[in-house]
Amino acid sequence: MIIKLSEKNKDFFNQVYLIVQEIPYGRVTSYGAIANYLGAKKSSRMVGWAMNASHRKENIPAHRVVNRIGILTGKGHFMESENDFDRMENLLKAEGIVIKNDKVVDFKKIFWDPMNELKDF
DNA sequence: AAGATGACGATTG
DNA sequence: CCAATCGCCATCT
Repeated sequence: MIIKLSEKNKDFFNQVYLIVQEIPYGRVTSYGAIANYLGAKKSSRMVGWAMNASHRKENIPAHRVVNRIGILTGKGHFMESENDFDRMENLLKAEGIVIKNDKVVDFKKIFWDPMNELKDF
């Protein structure tokens, strides 16, 4: 499937990418937190869309972005074959993050909020 | 052009 | 937490 991007959204997408690239190793953030930081509080869905469009790019640690409770809602987009369903989970585990039932354990503790950590970015 | 979709989120029960 | 529901908005069909 070809993903079409309007000029307007390239900016938004690029901003999302910049933030995602700033997520430290072993930490995670949420779609909403990113949207919020960009002043698009109500457009968290678009952050997810941005990930979908960027997921094939390298250097974008999209696996460190989960939903507001720490659930790996995007796992389905990481599989490259039938039995690759745990790819996202494995990527996170490789960073020392514990996953259980598709959810990040201690999500609150490793949550990285751009609003606080990236104030002067 | 109109309606459905979704890597979301907040609220309510 | 679960389930239902509503708001959201670019993209897809």
